[in-house]
Amino acid sequence: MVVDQLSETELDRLFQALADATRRDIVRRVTVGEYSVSGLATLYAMSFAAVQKHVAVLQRASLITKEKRGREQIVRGNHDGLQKARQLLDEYEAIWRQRVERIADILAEK
Amino acid sequence: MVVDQLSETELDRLFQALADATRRDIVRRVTVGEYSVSGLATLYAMSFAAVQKHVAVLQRASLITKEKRGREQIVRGNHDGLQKARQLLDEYEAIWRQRVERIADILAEK
DNA sequence: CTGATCTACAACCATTTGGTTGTAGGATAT
DNA sequence: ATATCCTACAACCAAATGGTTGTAGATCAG
Repeated sequence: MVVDQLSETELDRLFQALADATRRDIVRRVTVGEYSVSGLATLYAMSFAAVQKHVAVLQRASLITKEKRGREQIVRGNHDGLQKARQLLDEYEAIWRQRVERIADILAEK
Repeated sequence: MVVDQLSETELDRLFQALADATRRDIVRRVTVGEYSVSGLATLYAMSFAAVQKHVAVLQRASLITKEKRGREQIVRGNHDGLQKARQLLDEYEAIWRQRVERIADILAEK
């Protein structure tokens, strides 16, 4: 079952987005609750613009979505993005398991 | 169950390492079979040194291991690294699921 | 209307990344 | 012994990354 393939570029963006502690923290937080961009910005020891950039990176990677509400932008977690990253790693692991089993089989044939 | 936590820096390296198509391909290949560094180098349209760097990045991220055999370095997949990346994403997903269930509960209470 | 708040975006800077070529050393084959 | 193969590593370069400050447009409160 090949599930909804992501292009290599999309995978690049996905993993790149997850490769930063601040961004992983944002993902964690907006998965649990709702935050505006400025709400997030208060949490980290960096400028508003820097946080804004991190949010943009996460959005390009489809890990979060933004929705305008009044003068605020509400940031929410996007389940699909996460799931797809996990699925790829699952596939790698499945291949690994197959290999381990194949070796076990070969040993069993002795 | 919190399983064998990775530091933020280690997670940075892990996801950073996976954020490149060539490196993901190397992970896939060495998970299935065995390759020397030069064996890998023949597969890609780039210099030997470039592939060597990619392998180094994967090694720093604990996604592969190298073992000297004669004049060659044999590259092998490292299951642990993969598994840890997947576990983190699993945790994110678990949090997400809890949130969805909580919302469902709230709606059910109406 | 005015002032404060939230956001977007440009310009800039230092560091990292992903590639290159070149040099050198250890292992193998003839 | 010598030539070849595999690897390590340094130096270099262009582009991307992660941060900054500054400016400007919407929206909200008084």
